[in-house]
Amino acid sequence: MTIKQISELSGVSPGTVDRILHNRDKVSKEARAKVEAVLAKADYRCNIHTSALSLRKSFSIAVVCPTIIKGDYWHSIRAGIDKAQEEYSDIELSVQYFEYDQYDTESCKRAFNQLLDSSCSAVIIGGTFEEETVSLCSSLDKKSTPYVFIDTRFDGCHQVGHFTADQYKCGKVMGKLLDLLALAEERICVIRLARTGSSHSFNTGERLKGLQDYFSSCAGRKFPEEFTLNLSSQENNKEQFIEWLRGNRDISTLAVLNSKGHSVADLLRSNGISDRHIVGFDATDENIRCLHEGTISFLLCQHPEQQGFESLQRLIAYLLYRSPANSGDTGPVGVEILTKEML
Amino acid sequence: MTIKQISELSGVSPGTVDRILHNRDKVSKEARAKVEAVLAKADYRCNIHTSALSLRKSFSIAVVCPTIIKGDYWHSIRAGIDKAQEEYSDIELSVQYFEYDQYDTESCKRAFNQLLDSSCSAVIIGGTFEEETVSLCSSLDKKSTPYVFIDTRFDGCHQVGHFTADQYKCGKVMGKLLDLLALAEERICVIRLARTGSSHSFNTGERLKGLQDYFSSCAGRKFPEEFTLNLSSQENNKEQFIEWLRGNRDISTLAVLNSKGHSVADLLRSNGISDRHIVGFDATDENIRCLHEGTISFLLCQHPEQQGFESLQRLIAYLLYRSPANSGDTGPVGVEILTKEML
DNA sequence: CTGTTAGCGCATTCAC
DNA sequence: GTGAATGCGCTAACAG
Repeated sequence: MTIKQISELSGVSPGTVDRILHNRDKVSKEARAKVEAVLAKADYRCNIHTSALSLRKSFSIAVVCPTIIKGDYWHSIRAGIDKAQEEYSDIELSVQYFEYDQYDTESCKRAFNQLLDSSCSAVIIGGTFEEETVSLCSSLDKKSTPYVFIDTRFDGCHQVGHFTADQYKCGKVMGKLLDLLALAEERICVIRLARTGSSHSFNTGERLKGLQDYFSSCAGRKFPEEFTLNLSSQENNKEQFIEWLRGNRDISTLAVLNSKGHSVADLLRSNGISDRHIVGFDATDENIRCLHEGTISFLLCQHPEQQGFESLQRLIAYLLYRSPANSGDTGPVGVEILTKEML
Repeated sequence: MTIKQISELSGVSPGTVDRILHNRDKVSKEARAKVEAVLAKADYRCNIHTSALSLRKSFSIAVVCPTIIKGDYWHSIRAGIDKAQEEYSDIELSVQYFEYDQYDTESCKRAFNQLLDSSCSAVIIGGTFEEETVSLCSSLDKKSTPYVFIDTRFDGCHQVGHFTADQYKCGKVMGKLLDLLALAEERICVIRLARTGSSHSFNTGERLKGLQDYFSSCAGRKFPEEFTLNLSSQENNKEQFIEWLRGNRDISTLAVLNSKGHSVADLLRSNGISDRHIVGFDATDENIRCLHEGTISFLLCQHPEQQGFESLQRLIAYLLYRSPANSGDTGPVGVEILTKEML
C-alpha cells in the first residue's frame, strides 16, 4: 500500500495524501474525508527508508557519557549505537561522543557545555550527576532538542525515551542468587563501594532495595549485612575488610552492586581467599575474566548493546516523524544472568 | 558514499560502477581498474533499502514448523519473523506457514510436500524428523532454493544459516542450577519425557550431555539419576512416578529437558507435592505460569523471537545479495536464565 | 487549497 | 562496452 495507491483510491493527488498523513498544510474537509475513509481500511504504513531518502535530512547525534573504556559497559552501548547506525545507514547520521570522568563533576560540566555549544539534532544522555544532568536537560528543552536517557533517569526531564533495566528487579534476582549460593546457616554481605561523587547512586539504590525486599519475604534467612569498602585511597580499609572476612568464615557470599565485582574478586584472590561466592553486575571484560576464573559466580547483566541500539532507533523515529514521546519506559530492557558455563 | 560519487571520482558512468559492483556484464579492463582504485579506498556500502526499492523484487518465504500454539515456542519465533518483516517492510515479503504435527511423521511429510509444490523463494525450516528434513533439504538444493534452520540442524544440508542456542551449554548451565538448588546430600533426577516419534532428540540429547559433563567435573556430588515419564497414555506410569518421589524424599530437584516442565510441575502440585525444585526449558506461557506460582524454580530460555528475526534477516540478505552462506553458526543465540523475580 | 514535478540512491533498459 | 534515461515511494517546492 503506497501513497500513490491511496491517492488513486481516494481520487486526490499523492501530494494531498502526503499533506494529510503528515498534517503539514491546510487541506479541505472534503479531501481529508475522502482520504481518511480510504486510510481507515487500508492500513498504510509509511516506508521510513524511502521517506528518509527523499527527505535527505542529515542528523547529528550527540552522546554524553562516562569515559568509554574498551570492554566496559559504555563500550558495549557504543557497539549498539554503531549497529543502529549501520542498520539505518540510509539515513545520514553522524554521532559525536562527549565523554567525561564520572568521578569528576567539573569534567562533566565541561562535557555538557561542549555539547550545548555543538549544534546537534538529538542527544543520548548517560548521566551520572543529577543536578548537572537535569540542568542540561532543561537547556535542551529550551532548544527543543530531543534526548533519551540510557542507564539512568532523573525526574523533571522530558526525555523521548529511557533505556535501562529494571534495577529493582535486578536487585531481587540478585537476592535469589545469593540466597541459593549461601547455605541456610551462612551469612551474606553486600559490599558497598565507596566512591567519590554521587555516581550510580540511583541504580545501586534501586538494586539494594530489591535485594532487601527479596530477603524480607524470605523466611528463615538472616538479612544481609553491609560493608563499605574503599578501593581507592586508604589501604587499611582494604586490609580491614580482609581481616573481617577472615574472622567471619560464615560469610560465604558477597554481593557487589555495581560493575566492580572484579575488584573485589581480585582482592580476595590476592589474599588467598577462595572459599567465598561473589555475585556482581555487568558483563565487562574484567568481570567476564573473573567468571572464567571462577572467582565470580554470577553476573547480572543488562543488555547494553540493545540499550544503545534502541536509543538511537528511538531518536531516529522521533527526528523523522516526531513520533509520540513515549517518555515513560520504552519496554524496559531485561536482566540476564550470566554464569561461567555460558561462556 | 554513493554509486554516483564513485562514478564521478573514477570518471565513468554510474551504470558501469553498478556493473562492476555486481559483476554483471563485461566491463573493459580500464574502466574496472579505475573504479576499483576508487573503491579500494572509498569503503562504499550498498544501501540495501534503496537497492530493494529499485529492484522491486518480491519474495515469498515459506516457514515449515511444528504446529504453532499461542504462547508456545514457535509462537514466539513467529513473532520474531513478523518483526523482521516489519523492519524490512520496504522489501516486499510474503510469509507462508506450513505447520505439521511434530508427533506425526505423515503430517510432516504432507507439509513438506505442500511446501515443495508451492513456489517460494526461500525457506525457514523448523525440523523435527531427521530423515524427512534431510530429504526436504536435498529437494530444495536441487531447486537452489536457500533455507535456514531454526532450533535444530541436521548434517549434510547446505543451509544458509542456522539459528539456535548452544544446547550443550544449556545443559551445563542447567547442571549448575540443579547443583545449586540441591543440598549436598540431596539427590537430583532428570526426567525424560517419553514421546512418540524422535522429536527433539538432538536438542535434548545435547542438553543431557552438557548436564552430565557438568556433574562429571563436579566433585562430591552424586550423578543425577533418570526417570522416564510417559505423560500421555499409561496412567500407572504417572502414579509410579509419584510413588517413587514420595518414597525418595531426598530427591529434591528435578530437571526437565524440554519445554514440558509445566506438565511435571502440575503433576506434582495436583498430588500435593510442593517440596521439590523444578528446572525446565523455554518460556512458554504455561511454564511462565508455573514460574509465577513458584512450582518451577528456573527456566532456561533460548531467544526464539531473536531466532525468528535473524532467520528472516539472513534470508533477505541472501536473496538480495547472495551474501556468503555462513552455513556454520550465525553467532549462536545465547541462553537465558529466567526466575520468578524477573517477571 | 491542490496537482504537478523533480530528485533522493539504485538497478535496469535502451540507445549509442 | 558504456552512458543516459527511467522508475521504485516519498517529500518539497512551485505553479496554479
